[in-house]
Amino acid sequence: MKPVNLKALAQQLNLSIATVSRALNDSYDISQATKARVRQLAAQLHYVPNPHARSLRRNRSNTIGVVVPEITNSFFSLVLNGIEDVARQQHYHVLIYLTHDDGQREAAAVELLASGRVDGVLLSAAGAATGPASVRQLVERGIPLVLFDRVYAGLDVACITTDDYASAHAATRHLLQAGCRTVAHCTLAGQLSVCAERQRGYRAALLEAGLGPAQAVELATSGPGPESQAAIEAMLRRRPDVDGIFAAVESLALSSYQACQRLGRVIPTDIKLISFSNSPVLPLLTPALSTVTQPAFRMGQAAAERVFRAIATGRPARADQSLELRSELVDRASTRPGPPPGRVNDYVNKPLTNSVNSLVMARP
Amino acid sequence: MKPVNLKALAQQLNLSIATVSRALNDSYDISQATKARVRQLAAQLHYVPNPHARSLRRNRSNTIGVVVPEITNSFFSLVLNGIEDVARQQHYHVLIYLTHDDGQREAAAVELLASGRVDGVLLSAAGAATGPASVRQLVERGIPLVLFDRVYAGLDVACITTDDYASAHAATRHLLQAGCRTVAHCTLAGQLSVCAERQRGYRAALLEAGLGPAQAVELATSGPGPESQAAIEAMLRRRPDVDGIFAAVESLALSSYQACQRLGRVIPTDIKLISFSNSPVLPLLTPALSTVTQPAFRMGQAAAERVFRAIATGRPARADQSLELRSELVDRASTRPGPPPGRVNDYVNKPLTNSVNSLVMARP
DNA sequence: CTGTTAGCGCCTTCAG
DNA sequence: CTGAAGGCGCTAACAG
Repeated sequence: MKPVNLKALAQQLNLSIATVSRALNDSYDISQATKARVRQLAAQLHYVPNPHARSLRRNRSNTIGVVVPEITNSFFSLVLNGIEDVARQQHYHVLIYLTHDDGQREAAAVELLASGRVDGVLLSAAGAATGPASVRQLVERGIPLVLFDRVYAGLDVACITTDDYASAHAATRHLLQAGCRTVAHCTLAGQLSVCAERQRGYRAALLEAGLGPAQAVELATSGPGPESQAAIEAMLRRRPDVDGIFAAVESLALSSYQACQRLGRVIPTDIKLISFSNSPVLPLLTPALSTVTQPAFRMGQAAAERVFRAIATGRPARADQSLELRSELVDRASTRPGPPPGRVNDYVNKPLTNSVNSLVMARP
Repeated sequence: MKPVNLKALAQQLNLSIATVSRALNDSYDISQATKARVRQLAAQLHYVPNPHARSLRRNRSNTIGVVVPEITNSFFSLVLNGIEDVARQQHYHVLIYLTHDDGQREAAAVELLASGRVDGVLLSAAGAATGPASVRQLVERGIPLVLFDRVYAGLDVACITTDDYASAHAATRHLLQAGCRTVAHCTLAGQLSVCAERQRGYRAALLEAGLGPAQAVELATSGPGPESQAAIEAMLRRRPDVDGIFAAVESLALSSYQACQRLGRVIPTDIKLISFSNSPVLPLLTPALSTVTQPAFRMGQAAAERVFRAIATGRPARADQSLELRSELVDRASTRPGPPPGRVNDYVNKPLTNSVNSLVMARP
């Protein structure tokens, strides 16, 4: 299998390599006739330029790197859809690295990306203490970087985030207005920016309702799985007065559901529940889950646009290019005030987006 | 920001470029002393070899390409986890391309990958008629290729699949044994290998129960979304005798749930439901969904292993390296025989994996 | 043990 | 309008 490169084409056409190259790159000073000849043969032989040679020569890889904590997660997979959408239109390739919320893996990925392998990087932080230092490498090498959702502070870098504080505030207030007296907050242990913001929003909403730190019930667990479910169960046993849960991430909504079921606590009568989530399935649970839903796809697009602008202009995507998008609070049966109706599932069929029950909360 | 390359290191160390290169590559014939000196400076300056130059020279990119239909899909995202797991251990990078079940996009991705950008390709077919021809390009260029789950026939290429026929057969029989008289099959329109196999399994199970083609109720819709829900509703209205649904893909299970709810058909009393699915959430629905669950993570690992073996040996991963893994049929409330109990949710808390109710079906 | 040389495939001056 | 020549950064022969 002999390779199809410029030399091969040139020989078959009795032209020089340079001419063939220019013809294919649609250079000014090549006759239409030879352009056509060259292109015809190139197409026929399925010529594709060697990407590494081209990258080496032009010092541009037409590739971006994406570093995300997880991929089995509706939020991040939607973000990736948005990124891929823009990248494809820009004729860019997408390298993907998963950190599983492990700072070591994140650092390793960043190290690999700091070598000129990619023209830009999109990253959602694993939340390690060493994160900022490691990520700074990219900035120092002049590789455009945009952070999304889970960001690191103290870097002059564009961040695509959502209004976590306001949304968490609204979600907590929503529970209180639905009649909850004691609202617990379940979040992830660690240094994630989004969790810190959501916790702030939770506390602020409590304060506004005249509930001080002593009234707050906060539980930080580690990731999804049975441990967090057990932790929530323990919390509910310890604090039988808890009648509302605000979960900071999707996986904790699931654990909360399961914990309530095991303890025989009925949602929304005994306990009301709301959570950040982008899953299309959680609104189908019984009762349907009220959610704060982030504009994940658009976040991916926005982040990608920032990085491509930086690549095009040759200037880094600085903090002044940051963008904060609005999340949507969708009210469903899991936070319904008052006693549960006869049929618990009648909220289900209203679609997520244009739901009559969907109310976008204004900033507090 | 001047680049840190071999030349820069060589100048600072008063060595030749070649020596530095060999020192860093741990070549035999370099003194320990200079190796140490070189490495120390390299580490200090954060030297990382230019990947494109290296790829060009060694004709190896340390990158694999993955082409998948979707990423917002628990099956494919788990497969990707498996692939990434192996790739990281092999110090390989992962390029990802989404086809959204569009043959054009698949062909475009394959074209891009056929240029030597990657050392191997993992692909799950979009199911286009032009698919096999387009994919054959890779084989002809000598780029190792492994197909997984949704495969193309007629290629001498390793395929990682599951026992779709047997699982579909078992799922259908499961419905019949639970008391269903008229089992409908909902599947995706198109040429997907897995759907064809699952349909075959469905028909075979019907036949064994003495039900001929006239008794089959088959509905092929296009992808997720409201259209398929409407189609299922229409089917249920047209055929009020349908008392069981076997959904070939996860999204159709959701649509079926919603259709039943809108029509007031109670699961599992009026209609029993089973579906292929890897979602951790569907078992939490009310009633909990019975599923055929594929070993997605292991499929990703197996596919990646095949491609790396091919890369290492320089020989293509031929059809004789194919592997068929077993799926698991997990019985839950949505296929419970007899009338529904007082509390509908008591199956929920048994985890998916080591569930008492989980029965792995033998081949028929 | 180290240096010199050549070339991977492509693009881009500079000549003609 | 086309050809010749050099070099992107790295590795692998071949010398010394």
